[in-house]
Amino acid sequence: VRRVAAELGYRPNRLARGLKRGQSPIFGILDFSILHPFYARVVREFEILARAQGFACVVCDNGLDESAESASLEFLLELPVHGVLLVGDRRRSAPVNERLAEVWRAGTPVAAISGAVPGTDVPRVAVDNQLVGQIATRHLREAGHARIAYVTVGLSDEESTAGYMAARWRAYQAELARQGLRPDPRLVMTMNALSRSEAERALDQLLSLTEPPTAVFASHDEVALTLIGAALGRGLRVPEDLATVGVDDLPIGSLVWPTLTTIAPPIDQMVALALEGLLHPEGTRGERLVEPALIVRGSSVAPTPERAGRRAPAPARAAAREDPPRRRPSRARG
Amino acid sequence: VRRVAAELGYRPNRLARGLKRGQSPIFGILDFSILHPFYARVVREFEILARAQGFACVVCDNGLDESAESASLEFLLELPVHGVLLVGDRRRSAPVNERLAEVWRAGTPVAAISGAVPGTDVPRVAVDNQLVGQIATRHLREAGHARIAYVTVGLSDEESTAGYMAARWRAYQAELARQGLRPDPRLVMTMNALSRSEAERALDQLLSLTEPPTAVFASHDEVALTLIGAALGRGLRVPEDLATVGVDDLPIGSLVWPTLTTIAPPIDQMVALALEGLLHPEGTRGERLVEPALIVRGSSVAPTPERAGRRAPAPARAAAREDPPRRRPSRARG
DNA sequence: TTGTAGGCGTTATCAT
DNA sequence: ATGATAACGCCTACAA
Repeated sequence: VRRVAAELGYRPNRLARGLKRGQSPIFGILDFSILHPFYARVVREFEILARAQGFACVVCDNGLDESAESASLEFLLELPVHGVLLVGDRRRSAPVNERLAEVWRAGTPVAAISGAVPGTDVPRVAVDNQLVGQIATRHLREAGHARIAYVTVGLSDEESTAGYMAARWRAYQAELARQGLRPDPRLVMTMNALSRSEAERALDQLLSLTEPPTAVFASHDEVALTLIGAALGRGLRVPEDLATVGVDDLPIGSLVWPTLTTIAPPIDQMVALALEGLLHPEGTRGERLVEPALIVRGSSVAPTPERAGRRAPAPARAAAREDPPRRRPSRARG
Repeated sequence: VRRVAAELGYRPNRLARGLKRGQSPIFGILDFSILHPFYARVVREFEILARAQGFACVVCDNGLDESAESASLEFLLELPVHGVLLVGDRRRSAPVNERLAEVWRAGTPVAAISGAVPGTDVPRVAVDNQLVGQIATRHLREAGHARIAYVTVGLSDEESTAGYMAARWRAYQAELARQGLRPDPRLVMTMNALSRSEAERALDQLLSLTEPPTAVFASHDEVALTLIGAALGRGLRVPEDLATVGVDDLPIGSLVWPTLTTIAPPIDQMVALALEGLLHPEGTRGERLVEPALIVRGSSVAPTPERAGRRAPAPARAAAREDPPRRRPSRARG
């Protein structure tokens, strides 16, 4: 009997099984932007881990469209899903947050990566932004910089210094203070969008100061890359005229020129903790912080004299890390 | 009665409905790399479109792991899914292809974006690579270049010129011939991986020719960006010493310096056609080609003199590269 | 060990 | 019109 079943290619229907068990075999992922390589990696790693546990993942990504996000959430709940993973640190609209709090209190597992659901103890995992700010600032300080700017994107100045990245910003300030430097508010800039023109605006404003910065700590690799693009376009040298540090360790950062010094979040840990939060909400409430790692490349440290001019700037020897070549990207359409 | 149901927040269960209707409300997406921004965009756009039709999408992305891919496919089929979308142009392993052909013949809708299932008439949509090669080559030729290299990544030379990107490569050659130039095999390079060192190897080999190329057509934006990174590291100017054109229109291409000239595939059309193929397999068998668009930015055409140094390079002017060379960016500092 | 009954949430069908 | 019932594919539970 079983042999015939196997020969006929019989497969149990997970959806029906879930129906019987009163439990959906699906996780919903509410994401702000799968287009962002960092979150794409989070989604991919999480999906692989969840699949190993027998869960399929339905990804809903509507970018910044808040009304669409609300519809996405209802769509997921109607499927239904066993739990919802929140990915991303942008603020969600109040109705969505309220709905999330509601379903969480009603017993649906919810977990957040780089985010939270206000008013709840939803399990959430985030990189230790205090550490991010400290590592970046200390690295630039140790490279000899005294005037270190901080540039972020997307939120108003007020939000940036009070909101989700407050810890990163405060650590930047605290580390400066610890080094005996007085934080200068004029060195803190916010780009309104990720674009060349916004980068040029921020850069020009920084350079117009009587004491312009010699280094910049960018809140994300993309901000760093965009600033570097603007700086090179303005005739500046990087890192000689403007040392730059980003955050995220995007793959492209090791390919462009100069290669990008960055701070890498441990994505493996983050998705594992989030999955645990979804599977065992009871034991994993509240926030868990994970520690990032500094990756020194060419955008923050100039090549040593003997190597200069011969090839691309080499990373600082102390913490040099040769990234393994990425495997073939399997690209190009048909 | 209905009012009470609404007040209690009743939602129909799509999975149970599917069970009854004998049809799953889920599409499976088999993807090579959601980490690649181009495919991430494909996945996102497709998901939004499918959701509007009431279908959820389960994404399975195991990168290059072929055995995992086979497991992913079985996982999707067991869910079960209503259909499977294939995303990406890398060759799939024979067992996976055979399984796909089998389920397709058994009636499960299958569609492919930038790929195919050998031995079947599965609906597939791809960018017209013949046009891609022609547009890129013609653009560089019209910018005054006679020695145009072609650089791709990941496959052996033989595969690259015989396999999935044959059309692109042939069009490059054909366009050169049409312009009265003789294609030079030494100008065709393949990087074994997307890395700085591989880019330097390719670049050095090209530059060591007695007549080195003055322009390069890169098979993908990432190849182009990596080559530009290597070229700038070698002290070359882009586009003056090496004009560069990529393919994909990745967002980062408009942010780095120099901004990247690229050829943009119409993703909206591609996902719409793929969804149609999944919903109505009968009427949409076989291949459909879509047309890409050239986006001229700074990496292929130098800024005109009057604008030079002021802002990002302006688009096309035939004589642009005959203009007197600009100062090296690394020396211009204000 | 093998068989059978019931029910998960939905919808189609049939009876009222 | 409204209401009852069966069945989708699976699993659990109890009976043989």
